Amino acid sequence: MPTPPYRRIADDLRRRILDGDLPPGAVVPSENVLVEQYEVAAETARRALAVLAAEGLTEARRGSGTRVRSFRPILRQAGRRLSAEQWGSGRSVWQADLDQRPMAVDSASVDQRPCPGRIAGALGLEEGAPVWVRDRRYLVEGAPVMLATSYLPAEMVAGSAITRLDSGPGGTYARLAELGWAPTDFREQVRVRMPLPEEALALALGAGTPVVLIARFAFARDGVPVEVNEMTLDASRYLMEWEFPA
Amino acid sequence: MPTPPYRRIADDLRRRILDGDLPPGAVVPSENVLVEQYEVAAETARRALAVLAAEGLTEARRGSGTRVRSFRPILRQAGRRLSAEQWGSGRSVWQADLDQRPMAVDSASVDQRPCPGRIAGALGLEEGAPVWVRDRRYLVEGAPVMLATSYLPAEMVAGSAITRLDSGPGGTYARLAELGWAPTDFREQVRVRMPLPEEALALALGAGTPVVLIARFAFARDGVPVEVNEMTLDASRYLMEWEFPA
DNA sequence: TCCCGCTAGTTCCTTAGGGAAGTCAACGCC
DNA sequence: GGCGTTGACTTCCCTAAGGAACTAGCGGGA
Repeated sequence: MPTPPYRRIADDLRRRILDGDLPPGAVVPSENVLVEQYEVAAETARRALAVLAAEGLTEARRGSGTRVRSFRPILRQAGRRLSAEQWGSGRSVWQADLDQRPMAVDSASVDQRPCPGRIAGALGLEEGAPVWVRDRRYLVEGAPVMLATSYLPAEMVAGSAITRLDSGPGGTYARLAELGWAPTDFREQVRVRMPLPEEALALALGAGTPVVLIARFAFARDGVPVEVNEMTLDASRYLMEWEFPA
Repeated sequence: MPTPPYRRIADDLRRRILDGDLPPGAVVPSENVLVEQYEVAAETARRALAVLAAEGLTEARRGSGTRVRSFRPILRQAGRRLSAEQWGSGRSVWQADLDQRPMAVDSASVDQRPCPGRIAGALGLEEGAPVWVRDRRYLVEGAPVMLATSYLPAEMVAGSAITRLDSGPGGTYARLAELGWAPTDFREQVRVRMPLPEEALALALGAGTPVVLIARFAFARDGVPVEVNEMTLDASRYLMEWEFPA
């Protein structure tokens, strides 16, 4: 059972990419070139390139060519506890581009809606109970990198700035604190999968790019849930970090 | 610019899967059936099915057929702080199969090797300094779900059970504690991408299945790094959870 | 100098046809 | 009844050919 030609071609190209022979940004040999070099049909060469695209290694632009993708992650730090000097924040196996690139909000909306079922349980509400829903899309350098939707019980936040587009200085959590519901603990649940078409569209994802789904639960004193935040991240743009005691 | 046929077919099937019309385990219409129903060439029907496979929604077995994949995640809890009764452990937007399925170790090895560059910095060692390397593969119900490689400074652990296959009751961290290097804090850095062929092989991954890379740093008192653990998880089998204070 | 149109090169998509390799169940034989 | 074989069905792979959609650069004209 010899490995089929399209796979051998893909293996060759992958090795050249991982070895640095084809560095990020470099143009990968075109379909026509591969047809000549390997003496295969056009479909076969095309399949080989499709494999690399599906692995997230390359990015094809019609009419232009196929290029090696680059990886410049954004560092997302949650539960930051350890001081940088002592615990060596620079200690990483992946050299993240730690340059703090500013994050902008692109499209935002704030609505009061009936609570979806999967959220209701987490917030301790009945399904359909009124919740305020804050919807946003975050950009870095003009490109979308994250979608976020947070849900807050309407009874808890009615009348506050949380129900307005601009939630004011310090954001939602500062307003919750003023209302006597300062978050004290967080739980984040994380799933990873390939994106649905709508998600791929909203985040402008290339082929072979997974998404990270983070469901963040914020709790106030006595374990009262005050917010659920569902985030969808472009996996190719994030390096995530959590810190916690033994 | 009308959407091409193969994409329309894929959209139809995807909708049927997400609507529950085609539940997990159900057989997806075969290539031949799609050729008849949609009146397209075989390659086109094949492409449509390839889209769903690349999205991780289906799994094809040659000679048998294509079936809808199911998602039965393993819950991985890190930094567990909140008590279950008070903080509602059941509160999740994804109903994880919380049944604790036992985890087995499949192939393991323990070696002393020179420290790779990317690890050396994190452990505060020179590149090439001797480290003990513990390599393992974890199975759940006979299927591989995670690879793990941990690195410990040889000077620190020489002579202890950490250098043997069976590290004894309580594992590596218990031995570290006995040596006076009890871990007190952890940092986990997480990346997500599509697997390399070797990773796909070692974890028996289907198409459209990303991997989660976790680099875990363990620190003892005064911020002394004692271990780096690089893990590779089958993303389709894990629901990860982190807890931390505000 | 600037802008427009052309052109060569690129990826993307489809049809038609052939064959290899694996699975599964029904059938016939012992 | 049990067992092996056969055949229908399935996914997988390749070739050949053609056309659509898009891009970047070049050259000519105002």
